[in-house]
Amino acid sequence: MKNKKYIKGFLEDIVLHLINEQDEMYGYEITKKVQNLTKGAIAVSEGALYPILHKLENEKKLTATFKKVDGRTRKYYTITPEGGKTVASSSTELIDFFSGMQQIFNLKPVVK
Amino acid sequence: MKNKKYIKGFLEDIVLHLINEQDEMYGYEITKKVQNLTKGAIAVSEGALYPILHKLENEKKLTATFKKVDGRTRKYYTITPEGGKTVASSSTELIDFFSGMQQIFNLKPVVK
DNA sequence: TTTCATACCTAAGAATCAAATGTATTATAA
DNA sequence: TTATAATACATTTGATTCTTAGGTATGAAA
Repeated sequence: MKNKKYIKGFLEDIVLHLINEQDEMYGYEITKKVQNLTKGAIAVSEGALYPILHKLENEKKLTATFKKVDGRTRKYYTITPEGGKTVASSSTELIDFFSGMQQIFNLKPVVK
Repeated sequence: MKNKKYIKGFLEDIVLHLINEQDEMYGYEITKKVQNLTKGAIAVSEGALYPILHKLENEKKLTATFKKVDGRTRKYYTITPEGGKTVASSSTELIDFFSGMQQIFNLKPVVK
């Protein structure tokens, strides 16, 4: 499993972005979602994920409710208006960063 | 100056890639090159850069020679065959990572 | 009945970078 | 002419962020 180091700094953005898109998600679901979307290229470790979810909840960017599904307790997270602002602003930062990386590595443009 | 946190994990790749492309570069030149290429979106701090250059030199991925230009001493770095291998392999990892990020953030494809 | 998948969580440590600081030279501006 | 900015190297301290490893518990499959 490579690409471990590359995820540094992106985890929070990934989490907020995915929850923002799906309305509600639980932690374990996020790890699987990232695996599927990236075909295993990017892995989110639980040791990193849960502390970030708690931090975002603490910062009122996410709210959470427990639900019992098939005997298992899931903690569902939803984005707050506050969290929505963060998603929007970090999205432009991400695009700037990726554009920069493309210039450095001369890849084709990502976003138009 | 944003995007600070995003650079984590990429610095070594950036350094190797740029030196690989330009044949030889010195540290200060790298910081300026990144600024210009990315229009300020990405900044390489010297506190991070120099230790990485020394580390890569130590690992025999770079070799260095001092040259005096206009009264100023520059330390020019060149890539080694060893370093070339690292560039090649990390390049595919980078592409995988970026492809993954595009899937997550549904942006347009970077590489063909 | 044991193992795998699901689902939550925390603690300790490593890795990586930013900020600050330091030295020295040259060029520019006041 | 003298102060400041730009060039060019470097180190140290500390913060942030993740990995590794561990722990608990349930349900399904072998």
